[in-house]
Amino acid sequence: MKDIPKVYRPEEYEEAWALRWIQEKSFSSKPDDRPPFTIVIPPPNVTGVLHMGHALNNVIQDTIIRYKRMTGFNAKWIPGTDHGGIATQNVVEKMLMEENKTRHDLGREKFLERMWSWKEESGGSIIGQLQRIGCGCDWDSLRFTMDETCSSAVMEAFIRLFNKGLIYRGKYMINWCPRCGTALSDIEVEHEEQNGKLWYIKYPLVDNPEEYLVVATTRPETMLGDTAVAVNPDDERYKSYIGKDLILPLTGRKIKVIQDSFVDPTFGTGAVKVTPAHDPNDFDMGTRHSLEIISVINEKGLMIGPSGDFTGLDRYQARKEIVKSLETEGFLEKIEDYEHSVGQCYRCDTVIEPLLSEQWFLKMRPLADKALSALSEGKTKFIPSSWEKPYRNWLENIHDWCLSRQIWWGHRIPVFYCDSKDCPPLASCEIPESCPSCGGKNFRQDEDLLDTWFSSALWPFSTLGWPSESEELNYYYPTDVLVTGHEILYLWVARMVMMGLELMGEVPFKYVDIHGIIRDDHGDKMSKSKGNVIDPLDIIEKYGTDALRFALTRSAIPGRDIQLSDDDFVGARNFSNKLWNASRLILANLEIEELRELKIEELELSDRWILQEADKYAQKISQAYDEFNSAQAARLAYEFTWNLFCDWYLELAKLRLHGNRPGGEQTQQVALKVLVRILGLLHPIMPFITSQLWEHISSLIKLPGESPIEYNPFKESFSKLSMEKDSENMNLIIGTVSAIRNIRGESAIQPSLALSVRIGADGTDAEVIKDNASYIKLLAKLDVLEVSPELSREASETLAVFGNASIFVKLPEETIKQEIGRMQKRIEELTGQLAHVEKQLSNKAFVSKAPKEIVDRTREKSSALSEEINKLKINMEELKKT
RNA sequence: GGGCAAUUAGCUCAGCUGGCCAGAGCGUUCGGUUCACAUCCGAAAGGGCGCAGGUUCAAGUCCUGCAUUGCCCA
Repeated sequence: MKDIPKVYRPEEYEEAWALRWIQEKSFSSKPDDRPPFTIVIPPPNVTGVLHMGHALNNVIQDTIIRYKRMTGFNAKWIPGTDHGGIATQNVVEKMLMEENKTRHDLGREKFLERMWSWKEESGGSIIGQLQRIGCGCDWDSLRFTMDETCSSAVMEAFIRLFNKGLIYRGKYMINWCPRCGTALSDIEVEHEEQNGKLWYIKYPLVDNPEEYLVVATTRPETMLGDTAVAVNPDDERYKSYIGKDLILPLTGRKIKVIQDSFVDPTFGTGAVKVTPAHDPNDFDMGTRHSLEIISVINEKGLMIGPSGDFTGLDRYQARKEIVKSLETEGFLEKIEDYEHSVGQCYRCDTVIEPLLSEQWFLKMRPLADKALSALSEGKTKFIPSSWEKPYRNWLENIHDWCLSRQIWWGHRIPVFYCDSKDCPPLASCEIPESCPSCGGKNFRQDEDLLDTWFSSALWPFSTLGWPSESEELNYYYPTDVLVTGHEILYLWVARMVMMGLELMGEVPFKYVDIHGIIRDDHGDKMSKSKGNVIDPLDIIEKYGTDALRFALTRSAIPGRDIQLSDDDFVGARNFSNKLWNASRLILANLEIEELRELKIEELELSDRWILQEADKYAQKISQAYDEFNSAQAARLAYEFTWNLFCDWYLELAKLRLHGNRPGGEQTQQVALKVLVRILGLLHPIMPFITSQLWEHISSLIKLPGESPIEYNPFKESFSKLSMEKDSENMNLIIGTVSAIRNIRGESAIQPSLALSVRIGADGTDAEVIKDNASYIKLLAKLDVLEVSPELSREASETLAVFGNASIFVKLPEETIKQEIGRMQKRIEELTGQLAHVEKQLSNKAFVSKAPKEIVDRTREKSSALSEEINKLKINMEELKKT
């Protein structure tokens, strides 16, 4: 295999693999007798372009799904996209704007045609990007929230909920986005602290216009719609004013002073203006006190009718004008700086206008209660569990969901109104034939659309064909795990749970795996406006997809946000290269023709050691994957591959791997078996390089499976080889080598200079060292290695100690004196340790209360330390004399 | 105002159910051109785990309070 390049070039292999997986339908899944393992993708917006957050989210899912597929599950990962309601409509509206048109110029039908053709042309490019990063989705099951399957689920769900009386229509205070021109639900409003002002306005008394109450407000423009001033009933300052009439400045309208315990006496002056038409709290107060509701702002954010001279002005323009008028007419007392939270549209950041509007709502209390029971019964589990509490809290304090949106792109509300006004509306997929109340034949459908999240809430079963009862639905539902970021816990996850319970009678997934948010290397959230985004496609180009995947996976510690910098990808790229080159080394020397059973008696210490370590790591990695902790799996696999397999095993294997040396075949067997195991362990995280190497190897030798996907590295075990002492013995070798290397490094001995070493050791230590002298000679670069029980230092030697072994290293004259310093340093270090251990042992409580095992270990440590210090001291003194 | 999380080497972070005078990667310093890899190899320096109490024979690890930061909710 001399033709394997010495540097791994991911760009030469990755796209071909991605294509091959799709063409060969490697990830398609049909029900069979294996246990299913199902994931539904959090559907990205059709308008979406892959960003680091998507990459993270999907790499985590892909790792899980590949792991499950490898370990015997019928793994199905259902992909798809979301129509993205407002967001998507915004995109096309922006294009229209460039033609100086609005959607209303086109009309609903033409606009939708335009939407669809745009979607067909440019939508869904993210799917190709997911394929490019290697996602093992079942591409035959690709869904779109507005396709026929998903749409019929939306209709069915609405109708069932409607007929059950859970969906109702009414005029309430809702959040209105004047830019998007639609209502929003509570959780689509983002609150942000902003530096604003507090205007103090004088409201004169009708009885005595010389006297006035001062109210403070952050929104003076709404004063035109005031219908009361409220004070706290316990506020002594205002008791005498309750029930009196005030003159509303600029309008001359009379309004009453009312008392309401909602009023916070510490806010402003303790007297607040009440504008039931433009503030949710004021609306509630208005209801309690039967106040008149006067709307002064419309859906476009413009001042209307009752605003007198200000009619037609934009709400912010009006604010300026009104303040100016108040000032000139002497009603403005003062202006203060004031920081307060402002609601903004989560799609376009426009400041939300609370408006009174007729909308459709879903009663959430009964649905939330089901979700709460499911949570208590442990049917949905959060990973990490710390998310359970906020989730529970949200469900406990849930508000009804405003379902309707005044947009055109999405699912139209399937409600029909009979021409005869008194008949109740009907919910139906099709236009009803006749009205059950009056027999009328003429209907008109509700103009509004459903919130995009309504269709998303059905995703775990709409994708499986619900409401049709199918084998697939039965087999795959409920799904196993949902992987998502916490920013859509309420918007999406909670709603899926509620809908799943309501419509399927079962929770939609058993686990919710919540990962962190990607941040830049300063800890800031990545955003286009900040210009700090790292584009995953750039990373792929620079370092390869596996590097991207590995870096993301390694950083995805459960429950923590992820700070990424270029260095993370460099490290991961280097790891790919390391794996590639380890394979090169093995393949370059490969002469065996098949993998066969190992014969224990032919194995050397290092063989037995690495095989056992491979088992230990496979076990730990498997456990990490099972706990959805692929970060841990990645770290363990890295450690095993680099620090054990490459740094020690392969270095030692070089003794035998080359040519026809004795034991060569056995070494090749072991090295290859372990390499294949590594490929399997890493495959869920790094599918490209592992597949490519697997294929290289397969061309030379028969492997257990066509590709790593078919190989279960967690099932296989080398443990029958297990020999108790191997690990201990190998540690002796590693410790001895490290001790000698330490001397070389500290004394700046030329690495090319072979040293002469004598080791004082007896019993099994001596045997192990003798038996494996070649290891030590190779790795510590020695030309002479002697072992005998009784040794004392010779003039040109220095001493290191490992366990019971005294390691005498012969050094050149000019460096030997520096050894006094090195030994002194070591003695100080050990003395510190000894003091600590002695302190423990002199504590009677420790000796009597700590477990025997711990106490014994501490005693052993104490004597080992004293011994080592002793040896070093003696030798250091002697060294000083020379 | 309520809730949650974080606070460990210069940086980014591991450290599960308490037994470690604390680990990794990057960075730094020193030394390396023989046939896997300089996207590499070897060595070293560098924290006593935010602060204050407490529980315990023993605490980054459990408890309480405080501080700082971030997120969520109101």
